[in-house]
Amino acid sequence: MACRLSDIAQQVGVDVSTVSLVLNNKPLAQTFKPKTRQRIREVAKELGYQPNAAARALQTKRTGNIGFIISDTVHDVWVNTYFGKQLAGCEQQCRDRGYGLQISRYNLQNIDQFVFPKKVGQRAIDGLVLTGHIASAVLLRFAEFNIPCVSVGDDAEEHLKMAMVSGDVVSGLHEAVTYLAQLGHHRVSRVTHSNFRSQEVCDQVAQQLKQSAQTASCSMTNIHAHGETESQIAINILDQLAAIPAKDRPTALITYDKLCLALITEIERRGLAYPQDLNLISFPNSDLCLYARPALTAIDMDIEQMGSVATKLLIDHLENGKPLDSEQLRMSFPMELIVRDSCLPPQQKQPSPALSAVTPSLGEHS
Amino acid sequence: MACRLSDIAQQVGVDVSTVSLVLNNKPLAQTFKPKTRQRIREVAKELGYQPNAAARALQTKRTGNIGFIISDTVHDVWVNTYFGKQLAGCEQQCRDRGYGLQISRYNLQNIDQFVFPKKVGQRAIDGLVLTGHIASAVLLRFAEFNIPCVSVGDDAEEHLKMAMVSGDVVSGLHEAVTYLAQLGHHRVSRVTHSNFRSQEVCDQVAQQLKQSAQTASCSMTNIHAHGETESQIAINILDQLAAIPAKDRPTALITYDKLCLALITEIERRGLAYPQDLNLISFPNSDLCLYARPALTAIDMDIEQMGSVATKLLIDHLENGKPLDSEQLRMSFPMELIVRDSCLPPQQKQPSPALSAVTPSLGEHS
DNA sequence: TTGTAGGCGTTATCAT
DNA sequence: ATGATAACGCCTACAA
Repeated sequence: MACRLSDIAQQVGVDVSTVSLVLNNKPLAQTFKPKTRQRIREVAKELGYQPNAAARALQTKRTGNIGFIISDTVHDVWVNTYFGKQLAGCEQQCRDRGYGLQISRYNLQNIDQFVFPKKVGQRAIDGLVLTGHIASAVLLRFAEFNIPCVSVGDDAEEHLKMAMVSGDVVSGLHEAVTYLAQLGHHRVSRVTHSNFRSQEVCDQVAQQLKQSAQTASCSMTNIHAHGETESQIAINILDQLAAIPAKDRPTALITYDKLCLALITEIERRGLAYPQDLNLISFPNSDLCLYARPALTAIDMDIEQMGSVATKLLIDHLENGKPLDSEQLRMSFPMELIVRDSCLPPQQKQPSPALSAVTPSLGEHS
Repeated sequence: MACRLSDIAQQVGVDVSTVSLVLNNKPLAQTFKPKTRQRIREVAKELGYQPNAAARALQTKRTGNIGFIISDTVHDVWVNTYFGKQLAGCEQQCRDRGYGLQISRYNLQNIDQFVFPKKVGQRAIDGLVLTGHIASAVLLRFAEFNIPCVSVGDDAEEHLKMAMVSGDVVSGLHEAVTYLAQLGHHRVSRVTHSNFRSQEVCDQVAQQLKQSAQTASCSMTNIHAHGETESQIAINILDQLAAIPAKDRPTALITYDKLCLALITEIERRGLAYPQDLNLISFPNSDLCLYARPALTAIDMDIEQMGSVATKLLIDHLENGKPLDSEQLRMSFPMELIVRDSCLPPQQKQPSPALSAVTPSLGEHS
């Protein structure tokens, strides 16, 4: 089974170099006798020849591997369906193009001596798809290795001169807030789990809202939530909301699918009602939105496609030298609001006083 | 940045081989002058030396990569949290041990010319963690490559002489069925999505039930469900149930988390009540179980741990030659029933006639 | 139309 | 206590 170029050469009765040329479809091979070429191919297939990746990589300085890596600030990475979809798109693209895919996390808890995916330094990887939070310090390290990078999502510490494939978050949120405004909401909040772009995005949305006259009366703010599990985060959020005077309290929340579900559970556990007491919009959309009752209105985007496109960009660069960072390359994918039933006009008479009249119950959320 | 062994050798003023010996902590290096060793290490660190993976692999016939691969009979692999947890465990173990992790799917739709993960044939991988459905024909192909394999889960076509790390499904199900029997249920079904072991498992559980006298009155059967999405599968299942005469109809279902949620949604859409009209147990447990109301009773197992242990087994074999297939190595992880609120004593008087009295509504499940 | 030779960066087996 | 030297399997000028 261990079959080398030389095995084929020997069997056909030619030199290794001949076989190499032919099997790699080099222009030079065109000058060979068609018969030789065919014979070589035959024997190669017969013997089940597969080039030895290491030997080839050593020579060509190309491994045919790309890496998908993610900061371990993201909890539950490989179980998180958001990144799972990105990964799915990436893996598909890799497979289509004949690339191997290495996955890893990197530790940026303490950036100084952060654990770097080994294989990157060892040149076992041709290019990198980055996702999650993108810290500049880390990128710098990657740059030292001179390894092409593309990021999925634009959750970067600062504006970076690198290729990014992301959803048009601002438009997506704007659409959602506009929708809520039309329903009569005046205060909506977004629950964020990132420290990087959240405030900036919020400001941009606010600015866009100002420009669209009909919705000038609705504001968007950020809520920073804490907790290990979604259930805990939900408790924390509702506690935070309860602490806000009713007249200033957001009447609708935008956050991710699982947290929406956890919020609903917690809302009802407190004797409140969803969606009457708190409207929810899931961002991004997912199939879980259908399992809330009433089903969650959501901001939809094609995450898998984003992963795929980012990977395509990377491989295109690798193979055809298409520039990756020359003109701050960014691809923004459109988002679409999918209206389901999680939003109602706010209750004008009694602005959900219930929220505050709650025993602050923590912990026991079996 | 591109720093080789020879660069260090030159700078220190010794030979490459010396450097190699020292940096790899070979016993032979003990004979070197401590001063030389230290100097070499210093310069190596200074220059940021990282061994070239390809060159090393070419020489040692070890790539330091392991592969995690899964049949593409599994829909939505990388988004599926079940496999995500396995992957998480695997990735953690790989990282701890300094291994790279390649992921891929393989196509076994038509086994004859199935698409084989390229990198495996190219010897870019030292060992394989297999998961999903494990078809014998595929294993045979892997065997040709003489590559060590371990599987997570035991969903294999036949009993294979290979290392398998799986949950003790039979005991888990047995515990669940026993619990249901104690509540007064007589017929419980398991919704399966595999064609391999499902019937066998069912039979084994039945046998175990017979042996435990107090539950002899409860039976377990399989339901094979069809559909693309969970919503469709849920519809299909409820249709199947409705077609069964009430007296023979199962009163409790065991299936995976998302399908449970979809079933609840569909049950209520049909004007029925959960859990009154149909009890549910999630297998395996997941955080989604908490978002059903009432929360789903579930069969819990440490899936991440299974992925981790499988990978450990593999790496141990790779490094210490611990046998992998000698005596049909299997590790069975215990399962535990986590009782929440999705099961009630069945309604004796009116054996849910409602289920049949339903307009067979298909399709429109927005 | 094909063969020869050198090198990719390591490791391993000899010598010295 | 260290240095040469030969692989590992493949690619690519250049020579024939």
